[in-house]
Amino acid sequence: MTSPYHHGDLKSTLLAYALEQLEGAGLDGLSMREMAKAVGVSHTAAYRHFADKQALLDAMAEQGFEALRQASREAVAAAQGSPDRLLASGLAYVQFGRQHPRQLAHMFGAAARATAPPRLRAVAADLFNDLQTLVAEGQQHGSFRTGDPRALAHACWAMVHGLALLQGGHLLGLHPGADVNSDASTNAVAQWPDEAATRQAREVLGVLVQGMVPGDAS
Amino acid sequence: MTSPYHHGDLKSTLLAYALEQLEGAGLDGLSMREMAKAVGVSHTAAYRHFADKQALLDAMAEQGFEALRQASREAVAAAQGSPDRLLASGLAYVQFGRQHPRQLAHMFGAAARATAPPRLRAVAADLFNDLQTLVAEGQQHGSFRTGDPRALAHACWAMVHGLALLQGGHLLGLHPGADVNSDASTNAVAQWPDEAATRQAREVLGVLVQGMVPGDAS
DNA sequence: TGTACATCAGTGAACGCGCGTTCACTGATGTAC
DNA sequence: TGTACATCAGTGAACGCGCGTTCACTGATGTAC
Repeated sequence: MTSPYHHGDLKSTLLAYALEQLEGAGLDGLSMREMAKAVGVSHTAAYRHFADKQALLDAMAEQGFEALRQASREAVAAAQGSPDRLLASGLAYVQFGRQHPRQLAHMFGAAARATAPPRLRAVAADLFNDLQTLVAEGQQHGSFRTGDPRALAHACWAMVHGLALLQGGHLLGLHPGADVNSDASTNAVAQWPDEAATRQAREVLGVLVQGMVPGDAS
Repeated sequence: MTSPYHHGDLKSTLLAYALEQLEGAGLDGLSMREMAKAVGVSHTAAYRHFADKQALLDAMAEQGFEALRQASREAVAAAQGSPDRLLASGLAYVQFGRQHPRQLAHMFGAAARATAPPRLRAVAADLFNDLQTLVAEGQQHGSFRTGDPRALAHACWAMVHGLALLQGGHLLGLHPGADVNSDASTNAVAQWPDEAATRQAREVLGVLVQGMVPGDAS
């Protein structure tokens, strides 16, 4: 199907492989040479599609933001009513973090670089804008308290982002009762059923929603 | 003062330099050889104190958790009353993230590794335990709603952690109005005065506190 | 107080490796006439 | 439909580098008698 010389889709093949490897081997495990070999191409072919390694890394982050945004949008489309839509968006975000923990970390690491390309900043901003829109709509329906929607959206983002990273890093299984010196598998819950993780996420996001709700006018 | 041969304090000197460089050059900028040279010692001397590079990296993370914990504890000690103590702890955490963004990311990256040493998991757990204690005390004083203190503490941790990372990455300056294609300095607020950042953090954490408060028994 | 010796914290040469990137090239594709 | 040519996406040799780690060593320190 693919011609032996012209690959035809090398750029996206490389990106897909890189994102897969990112979860497996970590960022440090990614090298231009290894990736090219794995994809069956000479180790300089990637330079036809990416100026340098950093460009590939940035493209990975960009694609991550787009995937995360789309997952959130789909979850929102399937829900109705303001708090539920926000909740659905948040749960999708957190699930993304569970499924792609290193990618999520890389996305924000890349976006935080001082020299991050504008496109990367733009897709990060898009993600936040969706969230802010959700918040503003909820305010208009009286589901959320009034005030600068940006500030409320910051709170949503922070909560959901922190939860995604902590769950993705299996760090919410740590608790006082856990014997830290015993077998490691008892400290961090390495292989939680997705259902239990979602339940935990709902609990946490419930606190957020209560913080957003109009409240008793103090 | 230091003898020319026996350094006397090489271990902590290396750690201090590594943590400093982490913020400057990033994780990838750290090499055993460069660090040794910078500290004025042969490039194999570090192996007297750390089994390998990973051990040094883990020690950095461990020290980060201890510093973050101490900063939180000091802030708590200076505050009184349950919501204020929680708020003070959170603000200290977020400020740590602003001042040491890469270190914070590294700490959690290291703690999330499947092969993270027990000590590292333990100091991460200590950090969370402090938080959970704060929550439980607040519940006893009736400042926070009842229920499993762990779940509430998870929410606190997630919110505060997410906010710390987002602020540390200068990502909360992105908003719809920002022209993403214009000069980069207008997109992310690179050099915010600490006062403005703290104000933003207070706003966000206010949402958290309202979510923790007993509420009107729905 | 002086000497012998074990221990400890450094040194520097050496090993072997994989990396990112460049360059001149070649094979395949598409387009103009 | 056929041919000439520009463009594009690959190849593979080569450059130069810095890295983590090992090893046999040496200088300094501390302790026992």
